[in-house]
Amino acid sequence: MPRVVPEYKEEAKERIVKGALEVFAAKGYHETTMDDIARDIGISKGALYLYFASKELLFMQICKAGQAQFQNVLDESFSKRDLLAGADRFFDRMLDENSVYSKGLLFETLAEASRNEEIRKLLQASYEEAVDTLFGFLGELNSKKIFRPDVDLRLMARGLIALYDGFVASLLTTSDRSEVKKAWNTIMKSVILGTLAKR
Amino acid sequence: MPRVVPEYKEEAKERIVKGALEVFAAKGYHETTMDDIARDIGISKGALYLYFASKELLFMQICKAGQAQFQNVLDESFSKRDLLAGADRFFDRMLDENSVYSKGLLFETLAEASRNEEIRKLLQASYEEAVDTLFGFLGELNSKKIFRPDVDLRLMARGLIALYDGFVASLLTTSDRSEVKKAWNTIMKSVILGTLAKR
Amino acid sequence: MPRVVPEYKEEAKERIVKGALEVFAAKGYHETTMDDIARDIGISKGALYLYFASKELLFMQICKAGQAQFQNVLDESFSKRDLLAGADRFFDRMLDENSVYSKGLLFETLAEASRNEEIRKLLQASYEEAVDTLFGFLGELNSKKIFRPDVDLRLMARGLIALYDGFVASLLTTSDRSEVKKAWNTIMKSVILGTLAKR
Amino acid sequence: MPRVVPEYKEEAKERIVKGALEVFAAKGYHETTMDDIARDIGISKGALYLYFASKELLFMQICKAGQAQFQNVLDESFSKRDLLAGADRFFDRMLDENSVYSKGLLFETLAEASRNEEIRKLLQASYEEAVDTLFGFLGELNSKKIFRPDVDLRLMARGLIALYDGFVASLLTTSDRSEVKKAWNTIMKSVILGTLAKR
DNA sequence: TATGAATGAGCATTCATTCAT
DNA sequence: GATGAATGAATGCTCATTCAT
Repeated sequence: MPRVVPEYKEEAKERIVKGALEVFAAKGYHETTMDDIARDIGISKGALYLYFASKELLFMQICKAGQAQFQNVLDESFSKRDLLAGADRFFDRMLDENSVYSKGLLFETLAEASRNEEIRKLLQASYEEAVDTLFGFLGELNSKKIFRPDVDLRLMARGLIALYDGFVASLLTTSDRSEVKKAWNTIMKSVILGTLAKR
Repeated sequence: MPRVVPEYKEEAKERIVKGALEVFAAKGYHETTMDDIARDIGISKGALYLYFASKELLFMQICKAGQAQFQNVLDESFSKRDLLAGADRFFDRMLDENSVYSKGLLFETLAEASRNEEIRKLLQASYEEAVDTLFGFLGELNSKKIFRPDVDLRLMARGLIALYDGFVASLLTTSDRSEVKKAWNTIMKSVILGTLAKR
Repeated sequence: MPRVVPEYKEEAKERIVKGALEVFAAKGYHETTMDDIARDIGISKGALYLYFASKELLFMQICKAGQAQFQNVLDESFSKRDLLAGADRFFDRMLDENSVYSKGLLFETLAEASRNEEIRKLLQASYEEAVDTLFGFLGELNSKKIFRPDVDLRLMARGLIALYDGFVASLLTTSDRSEVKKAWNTIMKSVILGTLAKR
Repeated sequence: MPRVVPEYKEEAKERIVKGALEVFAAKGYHETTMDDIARDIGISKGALYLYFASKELLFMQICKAGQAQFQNVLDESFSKRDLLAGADRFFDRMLDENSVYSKGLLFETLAEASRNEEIRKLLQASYEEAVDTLFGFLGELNSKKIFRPDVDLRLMARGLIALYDGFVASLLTTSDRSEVKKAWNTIMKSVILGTLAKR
């Protein structure tokens, strides 16, 4: 009978993922050493490798966690809301709660993804899921045919996700978050208006 | 009288920037070594340092060149065209001509920017310039008051840039560029429609 | 009254030595980790250290066991046989039964011995014992003065052992064991013939 | 035009091989670090990797050099001499001149060979060459049919090499080299006598 | 100017050993 | 006795940068 139940191991992993996220976010993937992470968490370097076989795998876990949270926030934000309200809520929750996005790890992730098959696949899967989710919301809203019939709602979903990612990028060049938020709401409103069927 | 005129030095620098861009684009910033670059260009590693004091500085020059080209393409694409046609043209030209964007260096750049003051400032300046340019175009188009009066055209400009960046990101997760292009045109159309004043 | 009698401890040690031998033989001394051994035997790493204070000491025990077996096989093979028949039997039994020799651990052992005083002493003692044993056999055979009187039978014994070790080495470079065996018998025959007194 | 001619690089490599041999011989393959070698030679660790891509490759070069020298000594020792004189000379020259054999690297080499394909192949090739060489010498000597007709001279050649290797091993357990030499000559004499056709 | 050999700090990873339970 | 999580020193290898020529 093992003294340490599997739950403990999961707990330990989570703690490491959380700590590593902080360090990666603060210094960037390549500038972060396993020593940095271990020191920051307060464990030995060896312990790190007890839970994650490599730096790359540790980073992947972080990506996974971030993507899972992304899906979660997406779901909760748009569910039972109109598009504009959902978008507004989504924007804030992502920046407040999603560590990968809020801590500037998004670009590290995307940059890694462009060289790393595994991470790219992870993002691809997550992206497709998000498109499906948004497409579902748009479809629900469209049960009363409120959108122009010539609009491909799936492409629309893709566009909305792109829009969000682009705004996250703009946070890098625009220190004033409220300004970015205003732009986000402005263009969301236009998009929605422009997609509605004419009355 | 100097044996080597400044023009020569500039020429050499340009050649290096061009060559380095290829290598960075192919392997990513961190995976590219100064050796790789020197070998690819066909000069000695020492010569590299004759023109660029560090790998970081060399990368910055590449960013600068990419941003300059970005402004150029932006200008030429939207000039004397309606918004939709301009956007369509912009999308293709960027992906075909702008090496930083087309070769997956955008995220390397953004990731670096989030840790590197210099690069961030460069992107910020470039971003503001792009906003100004697009705002100018929108203003021209609006000389006949075609847009809803409550729309802040500067925020609109920001939104369009974000939209573009987001679509570049989506190229990572969507291998079919034509699909991305369609989504880009779809949402651009909605945005424009939704921004026009009601007739 | 101790719960665990010494016999038990010895038994456990033996089991570990046996298991560790397999692993060392399969992967080599340096490539084998204490984890490997523990996993293979099915005990915890901590338990390993309960019986052997270090990897080195564990390896020494294996050497000891191997040497004991060597003496045993040597004894049984030549006893009550003529030299040629004894040599033939010795060759096969060693390769079939003696794990240190048969599993390629001999060179690990010799290499270690050249840096490690303890192991070297162990091999030296074993070597001297083997020389004595063989010398004894030669002496018995020589009770009827069958050997040339100018031959130093002790040197002869040394030579036979060297011959055997050399043939084990040649197994590394000659995959066909039967070929090696033939060479062994060929040269043994010559040695014996050449050592016999002229009729 | 390169400032440094290829000869220089070869020279540097040789110096490193020579230095590394000393250290490997003194500490053993696994106990020797690249740092040790660099420090001993008086160059930087980086320089080491300028000439040898890995520790393994460096060790292989040493093996190669040792094997080449082995062939050389074998050739020169037996050439134009009778077997006994050749064997006598061979024994001394090997121990005096051949660094791999004389410095106790033989077992490191054999131990590595049992796990490392490349090294094993190297030894195999060298072994076959040595067998051919010795077989050639025996054939020459046999031009006057001095050997028993039933003796396979190729197996004989194998046996002599095994004999030598075995005596090198015995140096580990017998500190008195002259004793080993006497045993070597004793058994060589018997082998030869026993191989000669009866007069 | 140009070269490329040399440097050495830095880093991911391993593993023998310890020790709290 | 037994466990296995934790430790941390050790090591092979890389690469941006320097500098003698």
